[in-house]
Amino acid sequence: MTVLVRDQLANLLRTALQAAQADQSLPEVNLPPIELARPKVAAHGDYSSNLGMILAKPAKMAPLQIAQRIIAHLPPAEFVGKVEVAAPGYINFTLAEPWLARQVAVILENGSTWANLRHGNDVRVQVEHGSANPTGPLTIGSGRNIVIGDTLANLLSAAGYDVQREYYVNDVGSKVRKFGETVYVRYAQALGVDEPLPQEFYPGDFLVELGQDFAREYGDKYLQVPRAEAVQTLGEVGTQRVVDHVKQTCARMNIHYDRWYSERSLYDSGLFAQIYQMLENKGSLIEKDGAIWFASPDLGEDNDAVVIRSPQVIPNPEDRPTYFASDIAYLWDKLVLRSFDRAIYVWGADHHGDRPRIFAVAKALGLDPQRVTIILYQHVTLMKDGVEQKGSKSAGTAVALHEVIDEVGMDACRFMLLTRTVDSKLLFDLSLAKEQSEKNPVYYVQYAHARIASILRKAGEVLTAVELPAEPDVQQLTHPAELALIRKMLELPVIIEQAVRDLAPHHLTYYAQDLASTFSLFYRDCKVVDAEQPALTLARLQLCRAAKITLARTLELMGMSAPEAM
RNA sequence: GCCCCCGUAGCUCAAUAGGAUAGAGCGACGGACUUCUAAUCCGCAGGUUGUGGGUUCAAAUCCCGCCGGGGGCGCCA
Repeated sequence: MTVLVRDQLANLLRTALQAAQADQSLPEVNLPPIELARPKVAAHGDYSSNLGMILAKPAKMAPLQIAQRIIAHLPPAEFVGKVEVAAPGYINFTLAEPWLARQVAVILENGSTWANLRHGNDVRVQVEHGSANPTGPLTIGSGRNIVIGDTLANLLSAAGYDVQREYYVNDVGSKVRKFGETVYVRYAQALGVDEPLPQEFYPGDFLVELGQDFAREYGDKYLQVPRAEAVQTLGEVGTQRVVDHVKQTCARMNIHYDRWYSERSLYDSGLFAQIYQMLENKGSLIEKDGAIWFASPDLGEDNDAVVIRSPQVIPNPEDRPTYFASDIAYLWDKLVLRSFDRAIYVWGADHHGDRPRIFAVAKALGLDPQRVTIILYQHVTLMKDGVEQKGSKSAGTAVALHEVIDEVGMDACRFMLLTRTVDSKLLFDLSLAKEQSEKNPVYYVQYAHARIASILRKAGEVLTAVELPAEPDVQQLTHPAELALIRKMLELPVIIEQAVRDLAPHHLTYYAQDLASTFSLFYRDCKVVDAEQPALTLARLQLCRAAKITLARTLELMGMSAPEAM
């Protein structure tokens, strides 16, 4: 298990601060939270503390003087090489080189668990992502959703959380019925029946093909039964087909769920009725214009949300509960029946208006809203040859995710969809993603991994005839490029922690490029396999193995493959 | 009108809970393959972080106003 240097440094500083206060070097003031930053400039060391500036006001002392008194009380530590005070009051730490070199051995000992953290403390977290209507193939927008969710789940898991991945299937409601109508018509048309499309139908070739499939499989069987029954059955079977298709696409993205949760089951199980009763008992439901609304002081006036639509407007009882109605029962299922400590939702930004309702309903049900996190990601624009590919799912013109995978492959697809903060819209450049060249960061990262594998293979060939020391000695690693690579590798657990804390999985893509770049510089400056220097060669091979592990772990967290050769 | 997100180099974007000299890639220009993978590396150019105030020892980052772009405000899902 990885213990962060940063946290150890914070402990040292805390001890020093208390010691300084004990002997009156510093006045008794409340201890501030101790933060350590990583300076951008190498001359400022590996870590820096701003304690001097923070304490200046309460201690009524000059920041520089405070910093000096703190470091005078700093206990010795093997990982600390140099400690300096810098204006206006920074304390800068440089890590000890022998300690850095030893971390190569530590990484190798940890192997595939290197960089894992215990921060999560086995807290049970559910990440719900994907969750699109089962009425057509996943779009590129859904692609962003599942990549964010899956990567975040990977990160949470690495950080020590007990993670469950779930896809919520919206298999109920009027859209599903309209989908059934369309499937039926496409099926009938495939059999040569002149059946007109319903008022609201699902366009796109996907449903035409589905109708043809059904015509082939069932013949005219469903033309012989009552229409309503045929629509119902073909709708259900069609929905199942779409879900299967979605599952396939997810699998091609290396995304796997622990559970596919049916929205319909919330009603079939009676859970919705039960929660509805609870809300009614609490007085959270009001009747207005024939509909039932959820009202809450947290939402403010005029922001009531419809739970059950009015019979005057919606004749079919099954269509009356709203999407929000389902969400209420689903939330209860997550937090109470399945007792997840935390529920994370990944939603498209167009749902931002629904967010306050979830929190308000959690509160109304007596649940802590802090247990709920909703990640909103901005939209994806697909570019091809410099032209924006416009399209919408409901119009059947959206570019499907599986088509993008066909074109650029899973690795490039995942990387591209992950590479921006969730808060900014994402421009997916299909032409660039497809290009297998130095322009494409995806291959840059994988290339570094493949190159290490190649070096290790080469070493195996060259070194058979060379007499080698019995044990590798990592203390041979003193070259600046070697130490820079070690420092970069040690950042991975910090990146994991930060990505989890900020729910910002995109950090991984930048770290991956950074790590690959740092390795390339080492490769340029340090010849690894050198029969003339067997001890150094052995040490550098250990470094290469550690770098390979770190790159592979980074790629693994992003759900990408780590090729042995390219 | 109200709500959410964004505005950083020619382009696409980073910037670790406010920290020191704002960084990459692409594109432009100029270099490096008898050398462990050149899908690599090096050099050079490119900035008043949209704008005006405020808070702070310190602001791309926090607060307020304005300008510009995207999205949402349904008894759709």
